[in-house]
Amino acid sequence: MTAGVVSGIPWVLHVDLDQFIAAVEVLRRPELAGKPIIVGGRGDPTERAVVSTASYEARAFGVGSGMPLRIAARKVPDAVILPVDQEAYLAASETVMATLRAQPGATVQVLGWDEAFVGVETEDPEAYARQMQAAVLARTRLHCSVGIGDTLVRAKVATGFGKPAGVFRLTAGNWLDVMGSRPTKDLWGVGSRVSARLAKLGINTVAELATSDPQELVPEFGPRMGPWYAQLGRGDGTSVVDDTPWVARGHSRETTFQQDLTDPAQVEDAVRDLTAHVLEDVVAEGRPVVGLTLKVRYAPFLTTTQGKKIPETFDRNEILARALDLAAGIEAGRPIRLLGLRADMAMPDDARKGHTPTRGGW
DNA sequence: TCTGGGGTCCTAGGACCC
DNA sequence: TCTGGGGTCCTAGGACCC
Repeated sequence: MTAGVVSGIPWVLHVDLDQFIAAVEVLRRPELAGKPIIVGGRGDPTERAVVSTASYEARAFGVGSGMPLRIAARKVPDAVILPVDQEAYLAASETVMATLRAQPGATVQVLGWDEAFVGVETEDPEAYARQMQAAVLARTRLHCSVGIGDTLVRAKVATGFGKPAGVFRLTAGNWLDVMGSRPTKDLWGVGSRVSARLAKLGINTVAELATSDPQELVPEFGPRMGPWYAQLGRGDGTSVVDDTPWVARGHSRETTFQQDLTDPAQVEDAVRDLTAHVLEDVVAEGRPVVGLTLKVRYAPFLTTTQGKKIPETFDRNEILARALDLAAGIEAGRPIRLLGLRADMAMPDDARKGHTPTRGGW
């Protein structure tokens, strides 16, 4: 190598903002710093809603994302409970992502409001990570943690060991030392259902999954997912950070009713409402609708879906008529807790097509 | 204790065609 | 009369993620 030319090694960095939503709320209300904060729904703990994010102070009481707001409020009697303000979080997120894109040599793949992969060639990924953290903090006053890896999966998992505000490196060299004895559920992409099915096969730890024969997982999980889980256990997979712009496959809206619906006329109104909202998002994309799916949650918690492909159309009346058709399949007289409508859109020819199982965003 | 709202992708099974 | 094999499309349902 020529002296003075730093070509560096390719690394994957995973950036994750710490308690992002709660932190954004503290920025505009500094007096909340250090208090247990719970953000969810309309900020009313008597309503049906769940927790979007809890501050570390609230998490100490056992509150976490996805928990019913009512329960969370009971666990932390003097919590500050705030409504979700998506626009504020989106604005903060865009500033964070712009800051990451401005880092030298960075390729940025956004995963959500508060997460991104950053691909970069460097001799010193820790120094690069610290510099990114400083840049994000200076620009937004938000703290983040950074995972460093030689694959996307290892970088993503590494971040958990860096929280809060730290940096952690996970590579093929230390993956099994760090992760081997942990339950498979700690892997990104393995939830409670899959970990239970793995346990049935005698696979409980990451090390056991890593050394399993991929073909033996095929009967249980299918030809793609089986081998993919084995690969996940090893932390292997792609190292390519892909900054291709996001193209949504569809848009959906859901409403949970504070009182269950029992009257067909209410259902029809709700479907008209959902259709109007979904169409706003679709029209903004400028791509025709090619399918509709109606989701119904009957009280207390049975969810069903029915979908239908439709000829490409932008026509509002056509789409509404088809949504109402789907709603005609709803069981009469059964109380309804939630209705959701999803519109699939025509994909542009050049859109990125997933070629590996990913599920959920990247 | 009682479960949001926005997404993505995989799998199984039936229908249909050659 | 009894009966193939392969492929594609579609729908419902499942699982996971932020």
